[in-house]
Amino acid sequence: MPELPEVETIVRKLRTGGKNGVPPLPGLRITGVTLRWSGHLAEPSAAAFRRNVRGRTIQDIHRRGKYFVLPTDKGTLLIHLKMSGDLLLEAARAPRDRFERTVLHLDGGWELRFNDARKFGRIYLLDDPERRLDRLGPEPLDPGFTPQLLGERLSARRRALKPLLLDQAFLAGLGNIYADEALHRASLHPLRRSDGLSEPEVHRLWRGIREALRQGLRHNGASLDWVYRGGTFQNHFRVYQRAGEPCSLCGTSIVRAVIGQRAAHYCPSCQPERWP
DNA sequence: CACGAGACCTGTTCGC
DNA sequence: TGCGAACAGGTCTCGT
Repeated sequence: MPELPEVETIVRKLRTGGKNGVPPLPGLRITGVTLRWSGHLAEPSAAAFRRNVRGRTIQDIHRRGKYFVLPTDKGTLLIHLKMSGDLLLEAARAPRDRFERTVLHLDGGWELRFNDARKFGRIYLLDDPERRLDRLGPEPLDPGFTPQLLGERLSARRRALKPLLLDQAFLAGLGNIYADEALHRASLHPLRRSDGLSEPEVHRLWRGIREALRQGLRHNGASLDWVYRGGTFQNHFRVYQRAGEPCSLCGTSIVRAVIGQRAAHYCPSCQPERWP
């Protein structure tokens, strides 16, 4: 489910607090933890995590790539939702989700709940979170992410655009939805080689990436199926999961293909594999 | 370095 | 209605 815009939407909500008196997450102290699926804990082990997380006060929450970053007064929590995770701050007495796996109990009767149907999500409690976050590529919405930087990184590689955009070490935050949507906005075929783009094409890709992400953010992310709720970007998809439907720009049927073992959606007319 | 296959998991939806 | 197959927002590791 969650790519950059979905994670960022959740971060903003947790940082400011919500309706019904839900407080901001920063400032709350962790009083205990419930682990219904210990596989959630990547590092350290469940026993050490249990021991070390109790009594920590969450000082902040922000995002790096698709990771939630929660510095505490001793150690930093990293949370990755992977495919089917969701993170909610709720009253302890609120009914719990069927797929609630991990709960951080907080002062004041609040709980940070990690729901995760597929159990792919992971939690880290690290003294040095950079050790992991350093592996990520640049943040596409940061001012430092310029068309020039993108161009340099593209030409340093020799891969198809689609799998490269999904590589978090190349660029942090895009997933299958936003990669497809970015390529359509850039009018670039997903199989175009990264080192074969003209300067205008690099610029289009840069703009396409940022437009897709910004639009996603504006709509609080995308909500598909039963997994994540709250976002409406799914109503603005131009290609993702729209195979057979007409392209909003030219009317040609959107195509679905498998590229790098993932579904890819594109308009064969607006995104030609090569120019004549 | 690039790429594909398989693994990790469970749930929903589709096709017969 | 039932049942198996296909498919799903993401990484990670291993072999070629």
